[in-house]
Amino acid sequence: MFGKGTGICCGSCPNAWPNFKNLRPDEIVELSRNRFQLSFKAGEMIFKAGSPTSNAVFLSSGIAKIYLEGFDSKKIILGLCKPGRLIVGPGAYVDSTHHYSLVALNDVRACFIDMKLIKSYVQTNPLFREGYLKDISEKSLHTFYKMMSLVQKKMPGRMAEGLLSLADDVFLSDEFNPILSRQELGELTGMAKENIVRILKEFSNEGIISTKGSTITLIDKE
Amino acid sequence: MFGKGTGICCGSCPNAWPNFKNLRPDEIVELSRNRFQLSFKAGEMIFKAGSPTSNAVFLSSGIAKIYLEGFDSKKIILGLCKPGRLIVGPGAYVDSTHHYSLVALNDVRACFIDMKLIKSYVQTNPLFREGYLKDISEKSLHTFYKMMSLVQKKMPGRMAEGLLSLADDVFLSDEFNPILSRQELGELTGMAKENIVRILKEFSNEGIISTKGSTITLIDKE
DNA sequence: AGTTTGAGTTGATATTTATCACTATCTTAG
DNA sequence: CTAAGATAGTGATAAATATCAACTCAAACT
Repeated sequence: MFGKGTGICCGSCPNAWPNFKNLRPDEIVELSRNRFQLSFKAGEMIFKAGSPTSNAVFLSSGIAKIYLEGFDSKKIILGLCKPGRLIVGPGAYVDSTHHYSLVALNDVRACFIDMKLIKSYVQTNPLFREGYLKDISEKSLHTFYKMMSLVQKKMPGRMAEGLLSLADDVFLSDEFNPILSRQELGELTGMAKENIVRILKEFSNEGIISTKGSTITLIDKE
Repeated sequence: MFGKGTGICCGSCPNAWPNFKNLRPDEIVELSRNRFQLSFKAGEMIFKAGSPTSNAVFLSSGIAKIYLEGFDSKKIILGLCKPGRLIVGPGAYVDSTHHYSLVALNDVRACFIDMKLIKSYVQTNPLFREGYLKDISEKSLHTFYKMMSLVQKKMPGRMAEGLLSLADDVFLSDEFNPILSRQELGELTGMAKENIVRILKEFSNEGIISTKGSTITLIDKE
């Protein structure tokens, strides 16, 4: 399923990027007309590191993971994306190339928006520009924090942080099914999958969490 | 030594940020008039994480280190700053607060430029805006790369990378005195100072580097 | 139904890295 | 010039973490 944006207008999309509110009505219409909508199945790549940033991506439904391709094909998951966030990497203003990859975790519907359009609004619309600058700055700060966590905390601390961010930032519930495999949880928290298993069991024994099938419930959020 | 910028105009400063070339003559004059110049001795803090980003900082001479204040007062040195680069953190567009600290490594002369001025040029001058966006985007990419290195490489790899970046990006010579102490080299490469000593000795035994006093010479850059 | 595949799990082991305790060397203020 | 405090260096040890080799189980496939 794909096609030019004929259905809902970006202005009335319930999951639109908040910063789109700063666009003028005519800009919203232009945006809606010049977008492509695509569907992805779980596991499909939405874009790959190294590919050109001709489009900004915007999820209208589903969840995807953003990850860096590391050295010997090891990955670092920077975070999960939900609808409501515009996905443009810093490469857009450097070498017009993506520096991370985006992969659907479940079934995803995504809008592709011509990057030229976004850049032109950054140029011409002061409020949109402020919102854009704030957005990329927040992502930078998030990267700083992530780096500190990965470098300075030990495995239990990183695991706890990962679980808390899944609960508080992604699933908005203390009981959730982390669509991520153990392998992927490892890529998120910087450790081997075997250690994920061990620490999860330890947390469970200590009564910090409980696991039922694949769902995890946070009991004591320290 | 300090005072309003009466001497050299930013437009003729040999170490000016390249993006200042995109300012109009009247903007350059305004910039030059509204800056403060300060001197710092080696070891002095130029600004501290948590302090307000009321000013952008610009080094006119000397070298400084930028570092994140980590969890139990451990630090991560993001990089060294030479003249020619504008120092503004991502906090400027989020919470108007610095998220890293800047400390002089040797004697430093720094210009403080009112952040309101920079932001107004970002608003009104398209070329300057492009340059600014490109600059912060490059810094983001650098952080990505740094994170991958710190998380995925082992100590010898991180050490080698640290030495190469000092040679190629900072001192522009394969023979240099890294103003950094062993402790600081550890903060740069994410390891304990004792391991810096050991790995440096190992590299030296293997003929990869040679050390004479405090200067390091890279022999085999792999 | 039988087979393959891959994720989840477990224990044993090897590697990497931090920490500690100590000595040596250098720097600097008095 | 010298004592005091920092920085550099060394070896031993402990802690953290990765790797390896099984094994289980359920889903997917033929």
